Amino acid sequence: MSSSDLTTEEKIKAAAESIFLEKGYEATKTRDIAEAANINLALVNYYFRSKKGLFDIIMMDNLQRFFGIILNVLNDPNTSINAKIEAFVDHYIDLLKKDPNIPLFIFSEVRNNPAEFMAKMGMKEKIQQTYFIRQFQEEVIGKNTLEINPLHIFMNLSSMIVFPFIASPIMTEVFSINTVSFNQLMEERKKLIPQWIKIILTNSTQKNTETL
Amino acid sequence: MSSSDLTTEEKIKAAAESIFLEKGYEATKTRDIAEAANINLALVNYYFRSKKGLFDIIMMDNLQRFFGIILNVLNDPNTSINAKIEAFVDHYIDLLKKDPNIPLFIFSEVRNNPAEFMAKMGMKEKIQQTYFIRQFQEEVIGKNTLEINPLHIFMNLSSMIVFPFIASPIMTEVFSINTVSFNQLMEERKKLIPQWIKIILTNSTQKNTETL
DNA sequence: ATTAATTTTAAACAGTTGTTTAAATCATTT
DNA sequence: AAATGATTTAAACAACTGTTTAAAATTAAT
Repeated sequence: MSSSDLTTEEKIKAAAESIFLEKGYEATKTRDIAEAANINLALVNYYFRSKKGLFDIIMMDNLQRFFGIILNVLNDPNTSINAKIEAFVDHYIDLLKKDPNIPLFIFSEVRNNPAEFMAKMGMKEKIQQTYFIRQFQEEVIGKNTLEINPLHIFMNLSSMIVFPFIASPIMTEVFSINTVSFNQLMEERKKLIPQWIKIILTNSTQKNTETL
Repeated sequence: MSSSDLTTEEKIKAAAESIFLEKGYEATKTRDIAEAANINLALVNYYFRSKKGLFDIIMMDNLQRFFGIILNVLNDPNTSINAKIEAFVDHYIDLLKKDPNIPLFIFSEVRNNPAEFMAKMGMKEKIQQTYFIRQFQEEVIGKNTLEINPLHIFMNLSSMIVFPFIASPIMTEVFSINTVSFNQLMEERKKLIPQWIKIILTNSTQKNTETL
């Protein structure tokens, strides 16, 4: 057995994570977790006090994985903006190819109280104090005039990376492609998205000297 | 009362739609629907046979609204590709500003059996026989060489429109903006996204004569 | 080897959920 | 006004859900 080298606590957490990410909190039943983990129902509460307690741990893990990438990449003081964008795209597509359910899971479950979850992670402060923000100010906005709200750029970047994974069940169905070729498309996007962002940026900036 | 001019059947459907779209199928309880509609619990089953029956009606309505836009816009034989893209962006952002919950609702609930829902709508055939496909073949691919899979363009278009609405609860929290200024950003995107798509397209095409 | 602590189990509990029932109310028809 | 049909209601049902219990089995400590 491949699961026999895991402790029961780990088996429960692994099973729960798989089901929570696939079906969401409400649709996941404690008995489903117990069955998938191949353990007695009562052990879920024995090790994790409650379904909600187990869920919170898994949610925090995934929030960390999902938003940790942003912070790690954007806080590196030794890389250029272009390198940051490329790393951003690369890391995210790798993560989502491995765990495509993370975005829908997070956006679904966090929706109704985003403040609570983001506060618990300190996201707000961490992102706004990121090295990238200053760097973007200096290198892009400092030298030129960005004619659009910088949030548009961030929206485009995250949209073009994340959304295809959210829509993939429908897209693969409608366009008759399988998961393998979908993943190939996403692999291509690792190179394409940074290029697109770059031309969007150059198309939205004007040299300050020209406007003076 | 504003709800007194609705029949009880309409009151139930309206309440159910609101709650289903906000919380999803499993998290929505028949008693919540009854309370929100201000009617007796048993009337839900009296008018709609079952919770699932009520849900299916609402899901089909919203699939129709969400994907109907695509088909209507893309099947118009009297508009150029550029006009189609502009209409596509415009209609979608208007719809999602009004009902921002539709995408997360659809992608969450359809995920586990996309084939069933898409088949029930005949999406696959309808999209693939759309006038736009031929037009795109002739006007873009015919005259030039598109160096990337056309699906990338469609992904970019839909991503840049839809994803911000999915991520908006988190984005507004992290970037400390309110719903009004978020909607202003989306309004700006009506003009920006077609421009971005255009420069992405021209950047990914080569005149056939150049390659010969 | 015996005791103590930990882990696992089957069973039960109390609350919730979707649904049904049968009576009551209301509207319409005769 | 009486009768018929449609609608609404309160109550109950049975299945399900998260959780707890107390005993059994296993492991660790003495």
